[in-house]
Amino acid sequence: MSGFISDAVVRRLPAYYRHLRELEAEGITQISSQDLGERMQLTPSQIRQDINSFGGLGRQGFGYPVKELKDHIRRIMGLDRLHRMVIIGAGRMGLAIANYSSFSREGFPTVAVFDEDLSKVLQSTEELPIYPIEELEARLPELEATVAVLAVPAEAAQKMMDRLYAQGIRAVWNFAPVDLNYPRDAVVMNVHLSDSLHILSYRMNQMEDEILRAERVVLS
Amino acid sequence: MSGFISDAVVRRLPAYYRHLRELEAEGITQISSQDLGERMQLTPSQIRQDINSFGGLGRQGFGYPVKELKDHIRRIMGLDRLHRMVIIGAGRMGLAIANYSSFSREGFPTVAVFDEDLSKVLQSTEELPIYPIEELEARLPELEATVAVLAVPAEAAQKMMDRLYAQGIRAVWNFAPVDLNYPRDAVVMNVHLSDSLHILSYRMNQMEDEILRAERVVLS
DNA sequence: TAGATTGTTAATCGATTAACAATC
DNA sequence: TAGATTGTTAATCGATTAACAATC
Repeated sequence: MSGFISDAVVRRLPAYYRHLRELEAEGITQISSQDLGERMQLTPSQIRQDINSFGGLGRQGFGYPVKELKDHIRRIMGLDRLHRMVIIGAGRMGLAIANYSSFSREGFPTVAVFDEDLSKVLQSTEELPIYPIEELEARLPELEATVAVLAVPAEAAQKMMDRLYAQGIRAVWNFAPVDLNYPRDAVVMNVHLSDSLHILSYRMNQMEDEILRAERVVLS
Repeated sequence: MSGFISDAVVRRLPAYYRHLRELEAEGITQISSQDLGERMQLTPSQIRQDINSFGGLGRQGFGYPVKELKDHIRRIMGLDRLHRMVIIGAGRMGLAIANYSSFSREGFPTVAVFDEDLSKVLQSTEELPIYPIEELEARLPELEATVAVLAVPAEAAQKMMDRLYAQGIRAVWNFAPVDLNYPRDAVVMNVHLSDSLHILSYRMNQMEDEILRAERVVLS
């Protein structure tokens, strides 16, 4: 039961959660490692190893109960709690995150946005207040946020990281294209969009090369 | 020289590129695996193995030439070419990507956006045309796009993937929270934002548990 | 030449896959 | 009971780290 969950498994946890939700929505109440593997493009063996490292929820001869397993993973990921978010940077990306209603619905409401630019501050509304960044330290305590979303330019990111840490924020979702330095008791999750695009670009190239190679084989 | 590049290395390629660009901007022309490792939080050994799998650019006793190495990685990732993008879905996320000028500057210009909602279509401008999704098949040929950005709701994503593939699009940058099915000669890169947030959530939990454990040890 | 640092081979570690006994 | 499918151990594979000879 529930021992150490390896990092490789942790990174797959959200995918398990997503697929189990889909299965539940389809009215499927129970699934084998075989079938789940096909859906998730993983081997049945890996599915069983993974689930065993945190669950022990399977039943021999039957498979896994969809709802129980989903709820279990949900709890493991801490999605049964509320995580109030502040967003730093009211650019397009920051505001897109702030207004993405499903985060809020799933327990990650945005409680405030901060920006340097006062014209952004003027767009402030009741539901989504935008404050000047100078007020960060003054306002954070009453906001009771546990997560900060960093959506500022690369140059400003490290300084903001430091200010957030100094105010007790220990979880940062970083959209700035830099690798941040931070103390060991903080957690940072990077969303490096341009990195992701560059990997896509690399794979496009590889695919083209492979196709060219294959054509050459056919011709010769 | 330049043999097979493992997937683990490919995923690090953009980080190498980013750090080398930073070094170049700082005026550093040459760096050892030791120093680069410190910056990137990798072991010098890994740096040497990685770079050796694609480069062979090092010089014993000196280290690696920053500019050459950066340009080499840039070429490997295909960033010396132009990749015209179409965006499917003119929601906040789709438009944030479309207007993110650095993608355009780095060789990934958005040439058009498609949406189901005609009120979105009315926001069309000269620089960023927004077309009704019905016109996708008719307009794609003249747009000469090689990459499609999927920024539609989960339910619509698979159908759009199929339509894009049918029109010859072979590279998809997927922001919809689903795992898509597609033929082997297509490449799909997922940006599952909620997955990313859920991993952050998991790690926050773990961190709290660890701190509690540490405090208990101190008390006992 | 001496010193530094790479390139590369070998050792280790961790993750995935295979196999099969346990059990529902 | 027979059949199905998990839990778990063992085998394999791949990635990371260590070590050191090659060489700038």
